[in-house]
Amino acid sequence: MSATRRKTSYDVAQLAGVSQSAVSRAFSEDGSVSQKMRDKIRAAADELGYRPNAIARSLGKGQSGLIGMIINRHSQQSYAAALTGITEILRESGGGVLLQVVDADSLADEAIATLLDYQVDAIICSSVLSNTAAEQCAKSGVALCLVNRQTDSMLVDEVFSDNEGVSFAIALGLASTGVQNAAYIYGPESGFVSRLRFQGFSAGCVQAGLAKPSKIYCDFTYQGGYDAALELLDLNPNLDAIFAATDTMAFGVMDALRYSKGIAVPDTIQVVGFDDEATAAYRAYQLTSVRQPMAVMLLEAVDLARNRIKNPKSPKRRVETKSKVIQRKTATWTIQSAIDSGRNQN
Amino acid sequence: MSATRRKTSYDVAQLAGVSQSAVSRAFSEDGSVSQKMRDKIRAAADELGYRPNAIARSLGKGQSGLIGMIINRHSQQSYAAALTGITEILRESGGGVLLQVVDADSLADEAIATLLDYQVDAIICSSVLSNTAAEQCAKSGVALCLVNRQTDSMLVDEVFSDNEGVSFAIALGLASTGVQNAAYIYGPESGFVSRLRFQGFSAGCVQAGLAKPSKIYCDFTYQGGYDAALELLDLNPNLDAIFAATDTMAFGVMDALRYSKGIAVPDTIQVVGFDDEATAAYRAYQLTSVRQPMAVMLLEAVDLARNRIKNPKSPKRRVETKSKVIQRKTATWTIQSAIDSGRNQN
DNA sequence: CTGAAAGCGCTAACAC
DNA sequence: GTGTTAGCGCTTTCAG
Repeated sequence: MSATRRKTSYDVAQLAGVSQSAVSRAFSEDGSVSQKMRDKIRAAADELGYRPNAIARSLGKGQSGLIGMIINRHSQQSYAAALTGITEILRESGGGVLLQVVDADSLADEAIATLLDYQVDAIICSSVLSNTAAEQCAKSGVALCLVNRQTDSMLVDEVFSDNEGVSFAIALGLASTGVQNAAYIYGPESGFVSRLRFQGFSAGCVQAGLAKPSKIYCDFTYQGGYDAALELLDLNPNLDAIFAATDTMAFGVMDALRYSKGIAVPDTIQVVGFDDEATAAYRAYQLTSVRQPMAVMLLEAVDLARNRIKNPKSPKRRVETKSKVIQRKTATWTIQSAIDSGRNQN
Repeated sequence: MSATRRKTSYDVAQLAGVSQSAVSRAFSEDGSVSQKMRDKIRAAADELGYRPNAIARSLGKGQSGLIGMIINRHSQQSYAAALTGITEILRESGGGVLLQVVDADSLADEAIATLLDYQVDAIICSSVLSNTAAEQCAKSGVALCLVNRQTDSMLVDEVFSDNEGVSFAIALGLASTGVQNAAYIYGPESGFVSRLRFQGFSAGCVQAGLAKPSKIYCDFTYQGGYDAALELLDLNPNLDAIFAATDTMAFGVMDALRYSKGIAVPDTIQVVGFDDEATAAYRAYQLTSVRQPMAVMLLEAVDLARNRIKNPKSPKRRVETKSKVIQRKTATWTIQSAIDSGRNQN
């Protein structure tokens, strides 16, 4: 079992007694080869354990079959599940995903460069990108698709979930239960989606005749949420609802309320999160939260990217997916009123 | 900003008035080029926005700089954090991570094939692998390193955490508090690490003079843990400790105990988990759990792989890392006794 | 130290 | 259909 030289199409050709290009054809979907020849070649290939070298193919075709993905460290968890689907799909078409997890948005540019070096066909990015990075992609003819991120460039597609819409609906839902003093906790990802969610939430509050919600910033952690809740309480003792930009922070909020202050959730203060992490369903939290259709979003992104590869100058597309609020036990409006609120918004 | 043809080393050569091979040298660490020439070339390259094509380089060198990673869907969460570090390191050396997330171990072989097609230099795998897949790697001269997985092959390295050791220590710790009837809940990953952990736990119980722990299988979920706990309770009403192969299941166990049965944790039944998920630290759980040094393990894996690339026939290496039990509130032995137990084991 | 030339393994015209 | 030939963009001898 020593590491022998990898078999090439020449080896197969020789064994099968055909030309090398015949081998190439036998391994491409639409190569014009007779069935007989194809069989003969495949047989020879199997005997040798030959598989086409994807790198060499890439060089010749100018397409690598690779898709680059840039994920922000903080949102990684939400993407984890969806990653299964995406690698599977790409695997079926013989491609792969080149992953870059970035710690901070500032590193995204560097990540892009590496991806570009490997001639990825497209980049799916859930991190903020500099304009130069976006331009670089365009110049290199690489399709770029942002996920829950925005850009001015007319040549990059975007897929969003309706961050503002659900947040709006949540405000209405909360208001329908008599909430008067709502607060919002800012969160992760350089605040980009946080801002969207706040805007929606804020607009919803106003629409419902409430004051604009107070807001507070914190880092992206459980502890951050915990501390933020305490601070919020100091600022406004009449608080009766907290919407956190992220489940992780919402858990912190709940625990600060329940364990540190002895405040009942949702009786005294209602809590809503975002992301629908697994933990949200656990009996100890049962957090009402928002579920974005991550798998759908990512698949949509792959789709947009592929279309753009085929047709590079097609106009910018932006697809918005519907999120769902998962009603559990930390907020008390009825599903019906939530649905209604959603309708109002559209 | 139309997608112009990508600049090549020839373009740079022409601009700088030198040969193409000079450009190549200017971009390789140890190319023999005068400083003056290097500067001139780099300047020209910058002007053109040139970056070497990693795919072409791979083809020429026979090394892609790519590392393939295969992660089992169920263990993905534990790897998520460590992925940041790994992509970063590889990025620095100009390489990348080709990721494959597999749903079931049975898909790992297919994943390997795809990875091999792209000529990855090494594969880091946290999924069970067939022998043929392992042989395929060896035959292709691709370094293979398993993480928390085992194989007979003498040519693949392994990095483990001391699954058995900590589990043994946990048994002793539990026993030191007077536990009499311990149970174990099997878990994820085709049971491979589950088995290791059970063996260690079981041995620890015996060593402490207890009966062998009862065990029960369940799927890998919160609900699975929940149901398993209930069943265990039926089987043995005197149960006083449950060790779950995974935190996720342990959360289910705790909630079944507390909310469904009104049983106090840890007063009546102690619970210990494995993985130290973020949720374990939350106030509502405060689960005593085991933290494996994932980042270290993965880095170690990269290191092993790189060494094997340099020296393909070096003897099999197996590195075992130390896990740490994180004492929180669901088990009552003291840290000191845990440390002592650990010592006994070594 | 620098340039010329020969591949790396494959795809894609181009002839037959 | 099938074989021949010319690249894809780089690295690496090999001369000079």
